[in-house]
Amino acid sequence: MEQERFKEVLRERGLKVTNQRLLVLETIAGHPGEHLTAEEIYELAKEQYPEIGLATIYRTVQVLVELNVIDKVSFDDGFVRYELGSAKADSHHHHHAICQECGRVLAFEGDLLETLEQALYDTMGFVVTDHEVKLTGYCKDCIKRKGQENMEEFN
Amino acid sequence: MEQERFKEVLRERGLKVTNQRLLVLETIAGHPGEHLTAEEIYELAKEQYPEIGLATIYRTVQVLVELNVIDKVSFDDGFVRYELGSAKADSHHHHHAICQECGRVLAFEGDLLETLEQALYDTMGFVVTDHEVKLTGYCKDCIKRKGQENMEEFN
DNA sequence: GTTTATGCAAATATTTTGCAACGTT
DNA sequence: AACGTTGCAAAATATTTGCATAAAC
Repeated sequence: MEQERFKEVLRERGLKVTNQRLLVLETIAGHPGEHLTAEEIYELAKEQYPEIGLATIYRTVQVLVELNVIDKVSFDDGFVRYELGSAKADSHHHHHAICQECGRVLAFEGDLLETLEQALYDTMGFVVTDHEVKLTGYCKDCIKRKGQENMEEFN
Repeated sequence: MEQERFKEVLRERGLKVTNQRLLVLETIAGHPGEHLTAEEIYELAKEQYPEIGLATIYRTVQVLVELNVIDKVSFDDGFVRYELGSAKADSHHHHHAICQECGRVLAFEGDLLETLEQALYDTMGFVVTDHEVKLTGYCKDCIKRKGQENMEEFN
């Protein structure tokens, strides 16, 4: 089970297994594709464990990022967000398309970067361990809503 | 000249041409590839114009982002940064490789996303107007420094 | 029993806003 | 003259830290 693996990883590093840490991970894992902020994690976690503190959320997500269990992502909207890490098989090569009109974040899978990564190693000696692609544009609904007359704005 | 074009764009939108706005753009343009934070822009701008206020920097970068003259980028290190926009020919398809060891940000050019963008339009109707690729990994120097014995950490 | 983590409150850091004075049109 | 912009200070947000208590090992 996923949780057992996490406990192991904590112990390996001399970190303690606490209810708070398990709960934070469970909360993030329980909301796949949602890119939660610290505040959102806090609100959700409080439902299960009302005495938890916000500082614990911040400290815990730092640990989880450190352990490569979750990833930090930001969509430049002023919030730092967290999602299950790319080390987890099911979210490897998981990227984001952000609508500049409505702010909706669409997740998509894609695995088209291998050649790029190889070129980077060949030219600069940089070893890629993870990648994230952020695409900005307009989603279907916003295109429909804005209509044909404003399309020249689109670049 | 670049500056004249900017003044036009401001006037087109009914915004005023001020020394502060010109200076902020000039400051960002004068530091290509540096991804300045608001605070850094403030410090640099003060050298030219000591009475400028930090709030003006924040308000101006918002305007510049709005006008697509600069882009907001974040490397998940807690700072929001700005760089000349992708609308500018010379930085189109300009991406970032971030070393997780030393934090160095390498910029590179790449134009390998066309097929991905086409697929996104075909499957989800999403029109891409800009893209950013963030690669995380280890730069040449850090690989050398860490040596062979720690390589298993790399994933 | 020792060490690490938690919760709270206070401290920092970052960004936004209200408003009178000022600059641009 | 009208209106948008600036600078300052205050407010609002977001995140980190110190410390005594509590939990994990």
